[in-house]
Order: sequence, then structure tokens, then C-alpha cells
Amino acid sequence: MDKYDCLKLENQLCFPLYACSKEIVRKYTPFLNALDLTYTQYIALMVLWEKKETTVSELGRCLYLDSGTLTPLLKKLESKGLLTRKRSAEDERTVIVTVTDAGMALREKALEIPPQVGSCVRLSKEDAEELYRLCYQILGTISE
Amino acid sequence: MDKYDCLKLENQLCFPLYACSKEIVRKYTPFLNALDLTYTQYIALMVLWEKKETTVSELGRCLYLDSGTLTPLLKKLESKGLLTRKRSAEDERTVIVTVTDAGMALREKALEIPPQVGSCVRLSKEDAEELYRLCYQILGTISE
DNA sequence: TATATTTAAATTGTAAACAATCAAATTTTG
DNA sequence: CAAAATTTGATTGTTTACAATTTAAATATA
Repeated sequence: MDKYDCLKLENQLCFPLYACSKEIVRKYTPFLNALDLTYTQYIALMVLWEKKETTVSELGRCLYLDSGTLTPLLKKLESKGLLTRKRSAEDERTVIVTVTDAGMALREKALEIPPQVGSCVRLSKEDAEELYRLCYQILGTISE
Repeated sequence: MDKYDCLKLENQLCFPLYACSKEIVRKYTPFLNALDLTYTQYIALMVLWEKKETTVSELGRCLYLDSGTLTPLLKKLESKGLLTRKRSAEDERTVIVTVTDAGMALREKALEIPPQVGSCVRLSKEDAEELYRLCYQILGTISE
């Protein structure tokens, strides 16, 4: 018990979150490769599959990402024909992102992914719910 | 309740982990900037502050990172004079990484970081311990 | 109305992060 | 011992991720 204990890796809360996030995303990779998607592209499509249409800033709020990350990512998805990007007529500053038929079609293939990944992460229903709750509790209080 | 529920962002376990990890790392950034360190450099130094000496592969196992990430990062820390890298005499394949006096000196300044970040993340002691436990449970079962 | 401020997205530069591949050293095996 | 397999770290290429800056448009204020 010395004064440097707080700098030990094993006493960090952030590190297991960071490592865990990376390792789970890595589990997605082979399944996402089959759809020619990265993890970030996948979660961006999740939002579009539900909303059909959104803006860059709204997408950024949903995903905790900024335009520096989203702009090239959305251009990539546009080049694949999964979505379209066009300026709003009412407000020329905003870019409206709309999922295409091809983008919606990919949703069918994506249905396989959650069960495949789920079987990789061994966690009881209660533990999964608790983890979910704790993460959102942090997300809700951290941004001020 | 339709068949696409499993593709909703709000029903993902991975996404809150991913977002939470990013947001907490972001909280570290201003404090780490004061030490001219990135988060990954910081956790690499954490290992070195304890071990004084290690190898690239051992460091990779501790941090869940590979040589593609660590080699440039360690070269950067070497160029700052915080550590040295040299091939092992017994096994020329392995690179021995050793923290320097300047690297150890940085530990003193780093002592300020955990309390500063801790005050940003509002979580009870019990919740923090539960989150810690759940992450390590996943990390322990995910790699097979 | 003119000016200042705020907002939205894009751009630039730096640093992860990792898959895939490579080269060299070591270990295993036949 | 010699060939094959494994291990270690480096390299290459692609994609995040984000701070900081820029440009243009919209809104607020004087």
C-alpha cells in the first residue's frame, strides 16, 4: 500500500472499460467483414436503419462522434451506395443523410450479427443488464 | 417488438461500453496534455512504472495491444527520453523496454491525474467495483 | 439594417488500432 | 543435425478518433 497504488493498471476503472470495448469490437470484426463493414460504419447504419433519415450532427449526438470522424465515414458509405448525403434546403449548413434501398437491404444480413457475437460474450442476463445500466449512468453524468 | 429490435442501438451492450470508454478517455485528455502524454502512452508507462523493465510482447499482453500499435508508441516515448529499447542478448528477437529516470520522474506528476479524473466520473464505490468486476469477467472469458 | 455570435460540416494534422505480411531468431521434430 | 514450425517485433495500409481551424449559413443583438 504505497502512494503509487492509484497509478497501478489493476486499480484503474477506465482501463478495463477501454480494453473490454476494444476486445468486443474485435469480436465483431470477422462477422462485419462478411458485410464489408467496420464497427463504426455498423453503428452508423443502426441509426439509419431506424430513422431512415438524419443529419450529421444528430448522428454525432447518437454515436458520440464528431464531424471529423463522421464526414469521411459517411462518404465511404455513400461510395458503397448505402446512403445519400445532400444539403438541406431549409438550412444549407446541415447535411441530410438518407439510407438507400441497398442500405436497408443490408439490414437483413446484419440480423445474423447480434446472435453470433452474443455467443462470444459469456455474461448472464442480469450481469449484462447491470453493465448496460452502469455504462449509461456514466454516459449520462459525464458530459457537462 | 419486431425482428429488428436486436439491431437497435439502445439494445446493444457493446455500444455503451464503446461510447463510455471513449468519453472517459476524453476526460483524461486535458490532464494528460499537461504531461505531454496520450492515454495509450499513459497506460504503457503505468506498466513500466511498476515493472521498470519489460518486453514489447509482455506489454502487449498487459494492455491488449499488438506490436503494430506499440512499436511506434514506444519509439515516441523513447524519443522523449522516457524509456530505452534494446534487443535482448539471450534472445535477439525480443526487445527489452526499460523506463529511464526521466520516465520515473513523470510518475510524480502523474499522481495528480487519478483524483482529477475521478471527480469527473460520478459513480458510487459499489457501482465502480461492480463495473470493474463485469469488465474483467468479459476480458477473462472473451479471449479463447 | 449592419454587426456579432452561434451553428454545421469539412478540413488538417496527429495518434491510435489492427489485420496482414515480412524478416530474423529460436525451438521443435523427424 | 537439418527442415519445418513458431515466436518476436517491425512494416504497410486502412480506418477510426479527435482537437483545432476554416468556411458558410443562420440567428441574435445593437
